[in-house]
Amino acid sequence: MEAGLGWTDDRVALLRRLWEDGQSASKIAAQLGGVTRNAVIGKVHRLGLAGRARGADEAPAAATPSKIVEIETAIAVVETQAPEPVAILSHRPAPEFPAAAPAKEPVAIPVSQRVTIMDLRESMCRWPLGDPTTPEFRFCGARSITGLPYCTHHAEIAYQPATERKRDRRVASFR
DNA sequence: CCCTGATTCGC
DNA sequence: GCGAATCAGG
Repeated sequence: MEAGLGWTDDRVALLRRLWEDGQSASKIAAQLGGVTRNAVIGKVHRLGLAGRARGADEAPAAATPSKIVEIETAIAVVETQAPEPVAILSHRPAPEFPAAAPAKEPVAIPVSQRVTIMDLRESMCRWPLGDPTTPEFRFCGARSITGLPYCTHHAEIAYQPATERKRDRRVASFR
């Protein structure tokens, strides 16, 4: 069963919270996953939430999300998509990934640019790092492979061939 | 070039 | 209802 995409009550609720919290459509889309910013904007309008920052003067404020929303969002994201990249793809052909990739570069983990959910962009690796219930929660943030949500390093972990995965190795813990 | 939301309109 | 394409702008 595919993850129930589409505007489920859950997703609409999250969309509402984030939009009202001042988040941009693209960031909300990135957090929801499976939708583009256009989809988010379209939905926002249909819900009648558009033109939030209206007034005598616009409030281009970067709108720093409340700590609560930030954490709740991180949790929601992990619960709906991050926890089982392996399981999700387990029944798919799995993209053309050289299971036995050519000699890897000396680079191991791109921990150098960890980012918070607020700075996560479409082109950034969404591999979760740390405990989503804490403010220290971050995402890998490295350059993701075009068309995929993870960087080369994490994609290897996420899209392991079923044969090499066995039943253990879980998600190799979020490191 | 990066980004923002708004609108249109075929599906 | 949905969202890609497009527009208009920062």
